[in-house]
Amino acid sequence: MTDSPDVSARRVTRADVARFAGVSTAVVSYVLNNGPRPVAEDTRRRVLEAVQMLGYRPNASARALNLGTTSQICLIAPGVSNPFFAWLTDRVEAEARARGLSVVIVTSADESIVEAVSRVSHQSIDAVMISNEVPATDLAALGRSGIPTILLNQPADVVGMRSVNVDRYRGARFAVEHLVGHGHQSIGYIGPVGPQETRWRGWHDSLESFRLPEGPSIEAVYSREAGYRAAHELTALSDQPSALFVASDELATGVMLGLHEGGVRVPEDIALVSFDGTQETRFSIPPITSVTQPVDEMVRHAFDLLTTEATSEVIRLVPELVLRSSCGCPPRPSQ
Amino acid sequence: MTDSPDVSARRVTRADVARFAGVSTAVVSYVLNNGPRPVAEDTRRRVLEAVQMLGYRPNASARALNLGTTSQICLIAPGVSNPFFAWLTDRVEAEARARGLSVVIVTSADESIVEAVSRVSHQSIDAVMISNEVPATDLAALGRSGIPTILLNQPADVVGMRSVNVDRYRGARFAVEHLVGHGHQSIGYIGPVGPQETRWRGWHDSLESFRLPEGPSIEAVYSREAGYRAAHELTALSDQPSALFVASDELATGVMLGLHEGGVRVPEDIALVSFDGTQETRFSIPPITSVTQPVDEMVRHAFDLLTTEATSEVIRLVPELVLRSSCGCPPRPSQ
DNA sequence: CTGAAAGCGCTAACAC
DNA sequence: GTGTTAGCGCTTTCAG
Repeated sequence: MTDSPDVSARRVTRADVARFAGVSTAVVSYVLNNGPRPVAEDTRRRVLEAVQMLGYRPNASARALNLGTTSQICLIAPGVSNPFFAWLTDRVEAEARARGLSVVIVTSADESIVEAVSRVSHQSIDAVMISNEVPATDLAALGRSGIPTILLNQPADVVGMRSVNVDRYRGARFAVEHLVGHGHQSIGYIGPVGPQETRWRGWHDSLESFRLPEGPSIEAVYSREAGYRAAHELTALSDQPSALFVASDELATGVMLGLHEGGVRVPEDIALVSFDGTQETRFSIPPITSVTQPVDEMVRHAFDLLTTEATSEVIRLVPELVLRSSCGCPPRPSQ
Repeated sequence: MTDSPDVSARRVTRADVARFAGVSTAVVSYVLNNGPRPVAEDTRRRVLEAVQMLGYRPNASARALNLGTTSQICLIAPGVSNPFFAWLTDRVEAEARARGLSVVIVTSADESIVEAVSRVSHQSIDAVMISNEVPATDLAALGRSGIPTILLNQPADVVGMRSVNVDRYRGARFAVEHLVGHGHQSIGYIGPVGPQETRWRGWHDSLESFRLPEGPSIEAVYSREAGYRAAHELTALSDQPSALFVASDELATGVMLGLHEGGVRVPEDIALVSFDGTQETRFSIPPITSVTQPVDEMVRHAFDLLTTEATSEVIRLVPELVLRSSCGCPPRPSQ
C-alpha cells in the first residue's frame, strides 16, 4: 500500500506500466493520450491503475522528440522589473497556460537581442514572442532562426514578420490632445527622443497640429533613474511647461519623485500623463493618468496569430487614455 | 552562396551534417560538444562549415532524451506583477543564464500550488524553485514529484527539503527596533496577521521585548489594493500609531496612497517601514525605508544548492534595513 | 480492440 | 582520430 515509489529506483517508463498492466506499450499511449485508437474501458482502468501504482510520469523530452513539438514557447523581454513587462509576462503566462503551453523566459537587458535569439534557437521551442525593441539590423538574424516568431509590443512594422502592437503614435496624440483640451499651452516630453520614436513623434506632431510651440523635450531611457534625472533637469529649466507627457510608467515613477524633490507639485504645478497603464499608475501619489495598453487583448491576439497560416500579419490595437489625478482633470472616483 | 536554407525543407539533422562534411555522426557530436573524443583540427573545421552551410540547429529534445537532462529549471511564483517576485525572477533568470540553464516560469496566483507542481512534473525539467508560500498540506505532494526541488523565499523550514530564505522574523525586529530607537511608542502593523506569520511575530515579539503596547494590527493580503484599504481602516481609527511596519513593499505602495488620501503625511504624521527593498521603495514619494532582502545572494545560494549532494539543507540569510525618508530619520543623501 | 515494430535526433560506448 | 551502433522513451502505422 506504499504509494511513494523508491526514490533511488530507475525512473519508471511506459514499458514498466505496460508490463504491470499486462498490455502493450501502444495501449498505454492510447490511454494516456486518449487516442488515436480506442481502448476497452476495462483495459483503460488497468492501465490507469498501473500508472498510479508505479507513480509513472511520462518523459516530456521523448514525447517532444517524437512529436516534433514541445508545447513550450519563449518570451524574450528586457526583464520583468519594468512593471509593463511584468504585466505582459503575467498575461503571456496565463494565456499560455490556458492553451496548454508553458513559457520559457529569456531576459535580454544586457545582451543583444541576436544573442538571445540564438540562445533560444538552441532550445526546442515551438514559438518565440519578442517584446524587446529589435534593432532593424538584427531582424534578419531573427528570421533565420527558423522558429515561428511574433513581435509583441514592437512599434515598427517589419516585413514578413507577424506582429501585435499598440498604436503608440495615436496614444501619444491622445495624451497631448487631452492636455491641450484642458487648456495647456506648453507641454513637455520625457522619454526617448527622435523621429524613430513613435511616442515622441505623436507628441511632436500633435503640438504642431495645434500650432503650439514645442515644450521642452528631455531625453531619457526607460528606467526610473532616468526619469528621476530628467525631472531634475526639467525643474532647473527657466521656462517650465504646464504639462508633461512621459513615455512610460516606469519613467513616470522616477519623474514624479524628481519633480517632488524639485518642489514641483503634480498636478497643481504641472499636469502629467504617462504611457502604459500599469498598476503602478493607480497607486502612485497622485495616481497617474496614463495611455493604457490593452495587454490582455494584445496577448490573446499574439497567441491566435501563432495558430494562423498567414506568415505576415500585423495587428495594431488602440490604447485608451485612462484618467486619474495627475493631469488635474476631475478623475472618476476610483479607477 | 545562399545561406538561408529552404524554409519548407525537412529540418536538417546531424546525419545531414555528417554526410555533407564526409564524416560520421559521432564526429559531428564530438565537434559540437567539444568531446568526449578529440577531433582533428581539419575535420572539425569541415564539420563546422557544414553546420554553417546547412543552417543546422541541434534538436534539444533529442539531446535531452539521451542525456536525461534538459538544462531547464522551473520557477514557480505567484506572478511577476508583485515587484518583489519580479526582482527575484529577473535574478533567477540571470543566474540561470550564467550557468547555461533556462527557466520556465509557472505562475500560480489563482491555482493551487499542487496543481502547479503537477503541471511542472509533466514537463521534463531538471529542477524546480518554488517561491510561493506552500501550505504544509501540499508539501508531501510536492516532494513526491520526484524533481529536485528547492524552496526559495519560503519562511518555514520544511523537513527534508532544501530551502533558501531570509530571516523575516529578525527583519521585522530590525524594523521595530529602529522605530523604537527613534522614539516611537505606538507602532502599528499592516500585513498577514497571526502566529504563523513571521513578520507579524517579529513585530509582536519586538514590542513585547520593549514592553510597549501592541499598536493596531490590520490584516491585509499581499496586494496594493489590500494595503490601500488597510490604510483607510487605519486612518479611521481613533488612536493613530506614530509608526507603521508594513509586511511588503507592494502593500506599502497601497498604504502610502491610502494614508495620503486620509490626510496622513509620511513621515511627519506617521513613520513607515516596509519589507522587501524593491526598486519601488527608492522611487516612492517619499522613498520608503525597507527591510531589504539579499535577493542576489539568495538566488546564488539556491543554484549552489542545486548542485549539492545534501538533500536537506536550509540557508537562512539576514536582511538589512535600508534607511530612506519614510521613517523620518535622516537618510543618507541618495540610496 | 490490441500488439509489434519502426523511427524521432542525438550521445557515447566500443571497435578499428 | 574516426566510424558503427545501441539505445534514450515515446507515438503511431500497420497487422492481426
